[in-house]
Amino acid sequence: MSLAVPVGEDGGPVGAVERFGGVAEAVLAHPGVERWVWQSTATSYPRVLAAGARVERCYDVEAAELLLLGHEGRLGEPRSAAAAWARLHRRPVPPDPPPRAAEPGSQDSLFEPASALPLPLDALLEVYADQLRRHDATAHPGRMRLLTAAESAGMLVAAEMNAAGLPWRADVHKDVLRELLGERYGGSGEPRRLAELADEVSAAFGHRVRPDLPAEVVKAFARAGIRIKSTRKWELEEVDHPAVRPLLQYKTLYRIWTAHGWSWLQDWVHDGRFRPEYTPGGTVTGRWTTNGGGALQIPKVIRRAVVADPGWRLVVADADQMEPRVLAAISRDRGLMDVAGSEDDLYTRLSDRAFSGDREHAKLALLGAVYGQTSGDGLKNLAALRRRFPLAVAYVDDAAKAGEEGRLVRTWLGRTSPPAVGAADDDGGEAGMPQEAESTPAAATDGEFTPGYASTDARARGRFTRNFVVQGSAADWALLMLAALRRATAGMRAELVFFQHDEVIVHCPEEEAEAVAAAVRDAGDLAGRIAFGETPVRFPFTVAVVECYADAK
DNA sequence: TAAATTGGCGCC
DNA sequence: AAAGGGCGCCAATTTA
Repeated sequence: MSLAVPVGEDGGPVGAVERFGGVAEAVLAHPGVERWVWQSTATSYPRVLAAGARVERCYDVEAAELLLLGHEGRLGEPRSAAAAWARLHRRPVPPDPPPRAAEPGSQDSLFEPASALPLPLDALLEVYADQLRRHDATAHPGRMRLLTAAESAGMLVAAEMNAAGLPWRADVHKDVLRELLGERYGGSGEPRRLAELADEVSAAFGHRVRPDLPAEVVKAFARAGIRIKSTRKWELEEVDHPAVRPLLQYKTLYRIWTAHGWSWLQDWVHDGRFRPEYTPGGTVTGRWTTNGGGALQIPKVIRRAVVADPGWRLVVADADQMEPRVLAAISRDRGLMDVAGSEDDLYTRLSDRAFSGDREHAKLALLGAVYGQTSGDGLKNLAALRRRFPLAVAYVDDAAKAGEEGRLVRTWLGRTSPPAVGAADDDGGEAGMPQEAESTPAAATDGEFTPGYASTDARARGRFTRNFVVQGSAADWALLMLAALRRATAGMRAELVFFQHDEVIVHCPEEEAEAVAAAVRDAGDLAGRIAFGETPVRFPFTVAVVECYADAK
C-alpha cells in the first residue's frame, strides 16, 4: 500500500514506500528529502511523528483535491484521491467514507486512515500531475499553489499539535470546578451550586421552574406579566425580575458543567495533555475545527488549567485586529492600508481619522461592514466608513452582491465559497459552473450597494459571502503565519500546542521564550508579505509569556 | 428507538 | 447599542 512519495531535487519521485515498509520507514530512510507528496497528511504523518521523525514540507493530495474542487465550483463531489483518479479516468467515482466520530481520549484514532481508499503509487502520481495542471488553470495559479502549500503545511502543524497536546492540569481544573460549582451529589452528579440556583429561580417565580428548559422559563415570565421572545442572555438582561440574576448565573455554570466539567476532563485529558483532533480547513472559510473536545471554545475560567510544564513557558500570541488588517490588504484601500500600516491599535487610528476619536463607533462600523449589519447605529457609522474608505467597503459590498446573485466568491489565495443551494438551476446553461465573482473594487465605485430588493435567503447568502472573503482571507494569512512559525521554531525544543483562528500558543523551555516571541512577530509580517505581496499593512501580535494561559491578557 | 432539529451559549 | 458572519457541544424535543 503506497501512501507517500519522497520527491527529489528534480521534482520527481525518489522511490515507492513499499521498498521501505511504510511511510515512517521511508521518511527515516530519506533524511535529506525536503518535500513529500502523499495522499493524506492525517493518515501518514502521525506514523512519522510516532517514529520520532518530522518532515519539512509536504503536498497533501486530498487537501489539494478539496481546494481545487471548490475553485472549480464542484464542492460536494467526493474528494478522496481515489475519487480524483476515477474522475481522471472516467470511471465510477467512489463516495467518500463517512467522517469519523470523535473518539475521546483514544490514541488509536490518530492512526486510523482518514481516507479508507488508499491509492497505488502510480495512480497517486497521476492525480498529482493532474492537480498541478488544474492549479495552472485557475484565475491566479501562483496564489492557488500557495494556498495548497499553506493548507498542506497546516496539516503538518495540526498533526504535530495533536501529537504534542496542550499541557493541562487536571487537578487545577477540578479545583476550578469545585470552586464554581460546588460538590456533586445525587444520582445525576448535579453540582450543589446548580441545585441552589435552580431553587432560587423557583423561589423568585413562586413555583417550580427548571432553568434549563427555555419553554418553561418563557412561560414562567409570562405568568409574571413579562413577555420575552426567548431566554437569550441579552434579552434576559433587559428584564427587571428577581429570577433574572440566578437564571443567568445558572446558565453560565450549567454550560461549564456540561461542556467542560468532570466528564469532559475524563474524556479528553490524559497524562497531563489535552488532545483535540484539529482539522485544518474544517470550515468552508478555511478556519480550523476540532473533532471533539471543543478546543476552540474553552471558556475563559477553564483556561486556568492550562499550565506549562516545570521550567517551561507558554508563549500566548494573539493577532491584533486581524480581520480589518486583512481587509486593508485585500481591498488595497489606501486610507485603510494607511490605518493598518502601524502596529498601534487599528480601531483607535481609524477613529482618529473618521469617527472623531470614538473608538467603539469605529470598531462597530467596521465589524458591521464585514458582517453585513442590517440595522442600528452601525448603519449610520457605515456611511462614514464608506466615505473615508470607499475601496474597502466596496470590496465587501461586491462580495455580498455576488452572493445575492448566486455567484461564487474567493479568498485572496483562492479558497472558494460553496455554491448556493439551487444556484445551478438559476444559472441556466452553465449549470454547476457558476461564474467567479472578481471582487475588483473598480466595478462598484459608482454607487452604494442597496440590498432591499433581494429575498431573505439571498440577503443571508450575501451576508455569508461578504464575511467569507474577509474571514477566509484571514484564514489564508493565519495558515502562512503558522507555517512560518513552524519553520522558525524547527531547531528549538519549542512546540506549537494550540491554534484558534488568530491566536497561537507555543510551549517552550523558559530560555527559549523570548526567541519564540520574536519568531511569532516575524511570522505575522512575513505571512502578510507572502500572502498579499508588498503591502504597508502590518500584522502585529500581542504576545504574553506566561506559566498559565489564564494569565495572558 | 434512533436520527435530526432546535435553543442556547462558549469561542473567534 | 444591537443582535450581522463562522463554528462545536449539550440537552431537550421533534421527526422518521
